[in-house]
Amino acid sequence: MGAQKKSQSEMTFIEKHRRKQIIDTAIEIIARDGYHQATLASVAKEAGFSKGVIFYYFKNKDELTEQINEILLDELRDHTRKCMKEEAPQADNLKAYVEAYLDFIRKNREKFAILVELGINLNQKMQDQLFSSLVYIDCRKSLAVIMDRDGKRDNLEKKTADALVVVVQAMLDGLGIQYLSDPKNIDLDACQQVILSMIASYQP
Amino acid sequence: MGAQKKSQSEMTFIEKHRRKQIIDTAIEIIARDGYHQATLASVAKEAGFSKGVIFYYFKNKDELTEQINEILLDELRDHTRKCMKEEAPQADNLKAYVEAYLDFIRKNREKFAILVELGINLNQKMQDQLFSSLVYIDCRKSLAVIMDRDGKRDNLEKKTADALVVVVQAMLDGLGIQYLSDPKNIDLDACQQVILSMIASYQP
Amino acid sequence: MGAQKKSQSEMTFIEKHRRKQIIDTAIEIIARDGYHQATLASVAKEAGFSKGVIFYYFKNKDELTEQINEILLDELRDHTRKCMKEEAPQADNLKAYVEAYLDFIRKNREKFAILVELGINLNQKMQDQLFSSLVYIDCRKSLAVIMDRDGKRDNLEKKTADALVVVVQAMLDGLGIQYLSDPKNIDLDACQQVILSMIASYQP
Amino acid sequence: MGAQKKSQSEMTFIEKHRRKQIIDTAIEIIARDGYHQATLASVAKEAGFSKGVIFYYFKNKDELTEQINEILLDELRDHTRKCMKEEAPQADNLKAYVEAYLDFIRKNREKFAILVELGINLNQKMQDQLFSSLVYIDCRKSLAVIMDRDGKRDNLEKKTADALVVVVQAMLDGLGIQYLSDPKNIDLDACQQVILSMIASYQP
DNA sequence: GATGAATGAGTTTTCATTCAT
DNA sequence: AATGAATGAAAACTCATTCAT
Repeated sequence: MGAQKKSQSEMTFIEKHRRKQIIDTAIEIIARDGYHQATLASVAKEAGFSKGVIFYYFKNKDELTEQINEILLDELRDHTRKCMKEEAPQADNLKAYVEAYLDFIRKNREKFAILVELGINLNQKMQDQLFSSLVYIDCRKSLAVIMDRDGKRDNLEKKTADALVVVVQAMLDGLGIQYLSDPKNIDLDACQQVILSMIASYQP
Repeated sequence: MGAQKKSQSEMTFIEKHRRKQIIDTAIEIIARDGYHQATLASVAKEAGFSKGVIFYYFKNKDELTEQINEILLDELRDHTRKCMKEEAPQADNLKAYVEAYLDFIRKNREKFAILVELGINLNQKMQDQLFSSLVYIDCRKSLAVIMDRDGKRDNLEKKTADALVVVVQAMLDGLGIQYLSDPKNIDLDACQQVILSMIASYQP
Repeated sequence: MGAQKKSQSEMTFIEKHRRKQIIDTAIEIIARDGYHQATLASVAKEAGFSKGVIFYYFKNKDELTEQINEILLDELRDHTRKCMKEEAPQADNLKAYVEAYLDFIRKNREKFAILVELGINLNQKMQDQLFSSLVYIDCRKSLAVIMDRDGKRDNLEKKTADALVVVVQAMLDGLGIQYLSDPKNIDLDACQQVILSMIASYQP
Repeated sequence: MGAQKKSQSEMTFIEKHRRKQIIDTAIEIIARDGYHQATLASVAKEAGFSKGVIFYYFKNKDELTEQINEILLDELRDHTRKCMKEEAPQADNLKAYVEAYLDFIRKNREKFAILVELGINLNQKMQDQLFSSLVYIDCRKSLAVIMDRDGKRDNLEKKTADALVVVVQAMLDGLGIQYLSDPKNIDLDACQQVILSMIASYQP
């Protein structure tokens, strides 16, 4: 049975499959038309079944949206994690992270676009709790750990050390957004180069 | 009568006033509720007149949206331009720009938020023409001029020089977005410091 | 403008008229098909305009429902009040009330039916506050006043005096419901006769 | 195979058991949420099996509804019959009936509530055949027999004799409904006392 | 110029019902 | 016998847009 909250392992094969189908189709459509233009009717139609199915597997549009967001966030995290593991130990961790992050954006442009748009939307719905702040706080925490592992923040004032993390994250996201709006004019590799040099040569 | 395209100068005083009223109210509401939650009914009600007026002065919601976007973009441009003029000549132009840009974000958080959201929306509507690419191309052009004035891109390969501009813009926007989602945790001044140091110490 | 709460006097003529139109049509349809079968679409169609109008004048179906209920309750109260005023002073007030109440039921069978059905529905929605208890408490209060004016409860124990009011109200409503389900087999006049005799000859 | 009409005796044990399970669960849910809020999905879930089963044992929701109604009606009849048998012969039969009826309401508040709600609903569905009229006709017939056994209607005009039955039934149902909507404010015992005195002291 | 009123297409959502397995 | 999955019709509700006055 569908819309109940249950762990992955409790789901039947078909349930997992259908959910994935719906989510994947929804992602495609949101990428193409934008979140508000992506109606559940269009998702159902594109996926080839009736509207009812969506409600069989998800409580409502909001739940579907949240799950899409979580999944994409997971994909991004998994991607960076996996990429970083492939690097040699003692290597430049931050470099690996930057490369992994931008690699994700390059390979999953629409997914990154959706993350940006859903971030805005979820934020509006949650007014106070500020959803995306949570996502960002998480992001920055990981980034701080990585930079510390490389000793990139040693000897910095707390204030500056914090800001450095924010700025590195900003470079990645800001670059991602420019890439979204105009991929042909943005040379991701060259930018990555600049970002890495900047971080490397940074002196407070 | 209103909705015909006409130059600023052809508009009567009252016409200009009404348009401003509508646009200002719309901005407030979009800032508060988000673009899709901001209905024309709510704009009219808040502004204190009937829904009809909006259609008298704007062809439809899309036209209103576009004008809001243009106006906010103008405000951002005007703000940086004005700030930079106040700086002494021969001064560090890029520094002035960065400060001005972040100053705008700090003082006009909601307006910056709207620019981000409308950017996404307008892009979706214009599919191919890629609206925000135009905005960004413009932005980067100005930034390039400024950096060149300071000699920041001398001796750089074309590819790197272009990327440098992209990355500087990215730092500003990326920082802005983090600031939007969580102003209390972002120390704009410290970040500005880091950004300026980074640019200053940058070595390709 | 429609759905805002406003006093009768603030409404324009057309607004009052439309609301009345909608409410009257809804009453007809609920009487004919029952509350849950009475869709807003059917109300709009029957009344001869689009669905949108209903939402222009009423926030949602619940608000419409509540207003219908209030109006019918008012009609019932007004009817009894008016009938009783026409009686001579010092007359038998309770008799006048019974006659008036049953007269309302006779003349407004469907309206009484709706009151019963909406009572059940509103009660279910308000779970704890128990809507119809409020209505009944009111009813019984008026009835108590009337009976006291006639001295019908003098010398009775408090417990019995209270119960007497409940029972009189019960006779009227219980009779109404039987009349609803089978008007041809119920001789309202004869029943009224019996009720009045019963009350008159009652001895604790 | 379930849904075919078959006499009680033709049903297997498990079949009877399942039907009872479904009906009992449905009664619980209708009592809690109201008839229209009681979806078959919720019944199935609460009872711990799949929606399909309901359709295996009942043709559709209407049939289930009707059977619930019949069962509750039977329970009410059985209760009064049983109560009355326990009374001594030659005793006051009407008194026993009133006590039994009110005892049922007291002990089965939700069931009585369902009887009232389903009565309304079934009536709406059967438009002309007027379902609940049938129920009431039956009720009144039994009541008439009981009153006659006590000689309560001797010497009355036919018209009055009929009305008396209606009014007694009305007192019971009307009291039940007030008790439903506000049990804490209704003293069933005191009311029963009043009803019995009223009937006893009644003089046409 | 401005307004209130009305529209209707489009969206989410609900649920009884069916059916292959 | 029973289940899970899927359907689709119908409901409430939203909102940009139009238009007579």
